[in-house]
Amino acid sequence: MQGTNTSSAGRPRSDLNAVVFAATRRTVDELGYAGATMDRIAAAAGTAKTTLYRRWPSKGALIIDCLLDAFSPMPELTEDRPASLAGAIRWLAGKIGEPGVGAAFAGVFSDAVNDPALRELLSTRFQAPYLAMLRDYLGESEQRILLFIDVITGTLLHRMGMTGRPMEDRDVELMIDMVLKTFGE
Amino acid sequence: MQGTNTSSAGRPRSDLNAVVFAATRRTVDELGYAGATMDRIAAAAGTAKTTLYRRWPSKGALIIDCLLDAFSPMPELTEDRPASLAGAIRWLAGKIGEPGVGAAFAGVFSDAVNDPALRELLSTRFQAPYLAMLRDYLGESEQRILLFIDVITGTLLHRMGMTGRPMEDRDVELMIDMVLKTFGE
DNA sequence: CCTAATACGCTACTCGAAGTAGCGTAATCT
DNA sequence: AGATTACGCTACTTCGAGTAGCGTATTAGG
Repeated sequence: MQGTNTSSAGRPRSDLNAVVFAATRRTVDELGYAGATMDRIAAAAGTAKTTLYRRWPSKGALIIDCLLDAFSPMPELTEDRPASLAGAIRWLAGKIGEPGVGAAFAGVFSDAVNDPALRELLSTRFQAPYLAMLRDYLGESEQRILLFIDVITGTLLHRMGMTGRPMEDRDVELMIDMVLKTFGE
Repeated sequence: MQGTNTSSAGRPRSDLNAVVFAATRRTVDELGYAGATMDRIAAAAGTAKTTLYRRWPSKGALIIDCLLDAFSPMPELTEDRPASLAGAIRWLAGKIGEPGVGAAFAGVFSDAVNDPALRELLSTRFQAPYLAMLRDYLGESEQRILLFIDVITGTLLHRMGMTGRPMEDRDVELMIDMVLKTFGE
């Protein structure tokens, strides 16, 4: 489901993952998550829908890989805990504000609510790495880390979903102030 | 679009809104938001799909009315501000935990991300009353109230969407502690 | 060079759910 | 009685996710 294949025989996969991800974000940005059909994404990437389904088992899986691509690499965490957390939150808010990223995130999240397989994928491939990183960094219980993630991500996505636009900087700063009172030290 | 009609002539609408709302929540609880099709909701309510569409212009509009029904009346707010806010948060978490309510909420919210008309409906009919109430009660800027709503609702929905289950009480209490540090006084 | 193996692009299909049209019938008011 | 509106029903349109199968292209290895 990823990049170049390891088996030796046969025609290798052409190197179009990056093109597809860019086309996905562009299409979502222009037409919204629902408007970004697999047909349209394929057309924007200059390939065929069947090729997409050869690489990703579902639209949700494609979007998740596209988001993983958009959200890497992870943000830096230094010894200054409050500054690092604030930086990570600004980083997440910024990513969600990038064209197509927030809408794709909210869309796949919506789909996941009703699709246990997709939820599993979202939880395992998307949330788990950040959970592990934060648990190691903060040295707090998994319960608290999970709540931290729920608060940050949930708030940003709720704003995105309610207004259709990313959260403004001054509101991000307000949220940071609030969260740091509990998780800052 | 609501209850008994005011015009005098013609056959009056039968009194089945409450039945439909209950059927909707039951169906969403049993089959999930995506599985709760208009056909199935109609069948569960003992009516016809066309009747649903005579009363609500879309599935999203039906769900929103169903949620308005489930979330009324509003919680009590007393002079004790921290206790009132904590109570309101527990009330919201409890409602979202009721069978079918959280899933319906998350589902319609998901749809709204990609549907400006539905987003408008959600914002106007659902959020606006609570925004007004909280602004009057807290006497704070609309910006801060909106963030408060984003944090509470977003966090609860994110947990619901990520795990498929409502947030546990101890996590709700943790969230209350966090939020009260900023909005408690 | 030839063959096996795999990927590609394409057309055409199935399936399911939202939403619509139209009909005959039921209930209410004047 | 007649006008008016709602109901239940069947049938339909539309659209998007996902699939099947074909001919072709590209690679590795004999």
